Amino acid sequence: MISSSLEEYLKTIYILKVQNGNIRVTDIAEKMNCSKASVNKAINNLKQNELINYETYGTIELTLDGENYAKKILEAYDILYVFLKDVLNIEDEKSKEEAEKLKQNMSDETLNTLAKYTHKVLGLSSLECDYNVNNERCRNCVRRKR
Amino acid sequence: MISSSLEEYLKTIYILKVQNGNIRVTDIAEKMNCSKASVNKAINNLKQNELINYETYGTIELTLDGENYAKKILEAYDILYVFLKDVLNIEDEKSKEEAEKLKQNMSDETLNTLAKYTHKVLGLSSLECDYNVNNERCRNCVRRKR
DNA sequence: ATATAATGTTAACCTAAGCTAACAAAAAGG
DNA sequence: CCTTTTTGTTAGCTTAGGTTAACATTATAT
Repeated sequence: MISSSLEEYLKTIYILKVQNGNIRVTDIAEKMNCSKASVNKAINNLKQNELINYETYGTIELTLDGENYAKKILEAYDILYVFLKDVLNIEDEKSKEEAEKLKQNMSDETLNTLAKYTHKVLGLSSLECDYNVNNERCRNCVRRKR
Repeated sequence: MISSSLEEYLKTIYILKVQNGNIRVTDIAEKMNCSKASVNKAINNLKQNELINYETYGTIELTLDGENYAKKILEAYDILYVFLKDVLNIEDEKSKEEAEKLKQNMSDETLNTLAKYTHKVLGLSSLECDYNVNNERCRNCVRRKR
């Protein structure tokens, strides 16, 4: 388990990597609105946690663990975003913002329950979906109505 | 606005005061599982924010602002607790635990929306309840089904 | 009434997270 | 190929939150 601050860095690294292929300290700093020094600290910390590979002045690569961790963080975000937007009908931008903050303090179990609930409410049969945060089943399903 | 850590102290002070009448540093430390030194720091900070009245070795009293602030924190907690327990059907203890953590990062607007949604789902006519976090209307209503 | 116990405060320290400013390394352009 | 610019790193500082240990004060009990 890493701090929610480090989770933010990890998530950003994953997203930038998917979007841009490779990725620099400066990119992360810009995206996260923080100093390069802070990013440097964070990536060294993530390295210690074996979530990324990094050598001084080298390239930033996610380890397998790091990638899985990042995916899980994004999964949590998705579940909350869809719930806020499509169940509570909260405005899109607000939903994004709020999902971001909320996912930090929510347990896997509750997220799971929320995901299932969201499915049911959005009209999907609960029988055909037994969504679980920790495996890949039904990842797209929760996004269907977006 | 105070930090979520300070909010926890304030909430605990309010609850202990309602429960026990008067209240000591030791009580707070016990309830929050932290050192008396930390409590001391926190109450001095709350004092600076004019949320409590306190003199060294004296009694701890909430100001009007402090009481209102504490009530608002509890309101948020209530909304989340009821949603988790009665809408998502999450187990009682877990709901409490989770509501505790979640309320820290949720905006007033979203809480409001969630409260209204909860009312509707629990079978209350949305017409007879336009619950709003920042005023007293319908405080009991959200608790009716507990 | 005073010794002892309980309670409250303070000082000194720790960690995480951020920052700026100075420096080092790498990349780009003439 | 060497200067300049961009990028990355490090050192030193700040703040918030917590800790322990030592000390001060207040309360209790004989």
